[in-house]
Amino acid sequence: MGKFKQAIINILKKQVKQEIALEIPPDSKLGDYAFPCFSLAKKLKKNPVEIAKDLANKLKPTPLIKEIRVVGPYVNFFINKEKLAELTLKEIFKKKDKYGSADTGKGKKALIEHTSINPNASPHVGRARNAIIGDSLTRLLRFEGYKTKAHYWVNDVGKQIAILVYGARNKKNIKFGDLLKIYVETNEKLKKDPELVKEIFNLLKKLEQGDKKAKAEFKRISTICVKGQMKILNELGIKFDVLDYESKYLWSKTLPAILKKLEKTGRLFTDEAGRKILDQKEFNFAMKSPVLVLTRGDGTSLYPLRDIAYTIDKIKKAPDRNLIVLGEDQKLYFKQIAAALSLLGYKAPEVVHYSFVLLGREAMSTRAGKVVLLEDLMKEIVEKARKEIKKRNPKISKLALEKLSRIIGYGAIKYGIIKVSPDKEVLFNLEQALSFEGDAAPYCQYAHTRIAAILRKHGKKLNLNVKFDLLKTSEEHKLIKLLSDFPEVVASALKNLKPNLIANHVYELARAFNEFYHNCPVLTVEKELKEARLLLISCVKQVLKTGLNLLGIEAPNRM
RNA sequence: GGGCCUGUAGCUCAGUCUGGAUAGAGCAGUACCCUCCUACUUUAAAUAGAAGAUAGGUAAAGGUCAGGAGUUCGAAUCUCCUCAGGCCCGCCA
Repeated sequence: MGKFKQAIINILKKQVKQEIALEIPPDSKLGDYAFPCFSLAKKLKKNPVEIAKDLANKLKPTPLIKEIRVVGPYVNFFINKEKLAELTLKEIFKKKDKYGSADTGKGKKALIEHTSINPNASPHVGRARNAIIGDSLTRLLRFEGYKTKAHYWVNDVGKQIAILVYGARNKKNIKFGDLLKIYVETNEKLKKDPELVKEIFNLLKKLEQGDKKAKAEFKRISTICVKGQMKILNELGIKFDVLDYESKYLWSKTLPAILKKLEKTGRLFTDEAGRKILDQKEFNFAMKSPVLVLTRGDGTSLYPLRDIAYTIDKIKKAPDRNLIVLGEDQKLYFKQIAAALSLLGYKAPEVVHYSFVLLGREAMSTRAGKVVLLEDLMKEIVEKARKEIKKRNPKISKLALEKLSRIIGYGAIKYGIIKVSPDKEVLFNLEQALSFEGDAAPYCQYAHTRIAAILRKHGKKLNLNVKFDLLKTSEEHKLIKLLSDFPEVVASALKNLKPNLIANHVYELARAFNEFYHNCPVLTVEKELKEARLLLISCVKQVLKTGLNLLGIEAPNRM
């Protein structure tokens, strides 16, 4: 599509001496591109309708531009659809699952940190938002050619895990599934008993001092946690390359080095209790007191300092592209870290913030035990998919049924979460999360299987040299246009860190295909048209698959 | 009190960055319909027959784009104010 746009800009440039901004008309019947004449009208002090008429008279069609038409104050362009079809379909056929990638990350390294759930319990569906967005961005980076590592930061230090360590004492054979209950219960006790709070902090202190027994206790619990969390995420198809442990930074030599460097900037001061504090007045943060406290009075590190050290390590590992996915609660905090990093001469990672998933009127809270666990939702949705498949296909083998119900169920979860723009808070609704209709993953997967079925039935190799001018229904044009737009969508999704753009586009494509499916039979028409349509739908299949895969969703051939 | 985000159909959302032609989808409800999918039947075989849907399609219906003001030839989109919800505002992580 880019070629055609450029061709239009080129011929317009000869007549109009200003920046040319083309638009897409609201209805394709009006044209493929439009040039509005309002800004010219102001300049020339003439009626825009007149200007459009004059302008159109001076423009001549070219091999890529078929027709130029005036519609009110717009000059509308119709591109050569046959040419578009040929160029697009041939390119998809040639590039296969690489179609859509501009390979902008070739030879570059990228690193993304996401999910990084506190190791205190089984993740709730709110956390899944982080994982699903992060995983999709990882896939996008890789698709664009970046050598990408997905990192997971294990917060195995701190009050949260200390609470769990305390609560799990004297209990043997603790399983991942027990932790949530232990965590919630211990938290309740904590509220009533101030002595207990002291004990928790004692425990933490011991760990930070390197006490062997404390270390072992923390290790035991965090291992159970991380393993349990990884199992769930892996089951969803979300995998990490590197786990980084916060505890490693407790005694890291880079911490004093960072403090020294900050001292040189003159912004670091020590308060009356001996705490090292970074003054951030210059950054105009909306805080009562714009500071970042980096150490305790006894010199031990606080989280922000360890986070800075960790982030610097990440930047060093992948200087080309660094991403992180964080909850909206971390917006201000992350700005503070970014400011500290800039003082140290580093550029902060590109960040995606997402809003919380609400349960009724409240945000989900592990602490209060008010959660819908991700693994429960997963089980439920797979069960529902299983029933649906059985209803349609009672003879399916057990193995195939299990695999397919996961592909469909997990696809539905991922799509449902990713299609919503990250800065929107979501009210969790089980019924809706379990829906397989309309704007949902199964709809897109279904379109893919329909094409697979037609191609299977056809059974023969596809012919690439078809008569592209036979593809002339509006359904076919719509499909071709959507296919040709795909690379731009991918580029925009990665540039703006918005994988939901891909979800929208895949859905549009599936919808356009279903319209086509009802109006344009493939196998029953005469040979030449059949060949052209077969080529078209195989390209649609490819792009549906690529798009779904970028969201971490599989595209089955049967369902 | 201050800052950031959100408010679009009964419900869930896209569109807002980069202002343009009648504001798009889905769900639920209404009225229809298809079959290259699925299982079944006939058959030498089928692109045959009859059947099925909360993963298909069409149509109608559903909107003060939270409210107000401003900028502009033109505002859901930009600016300001108000209202409502979410999140955040040193010594937790």
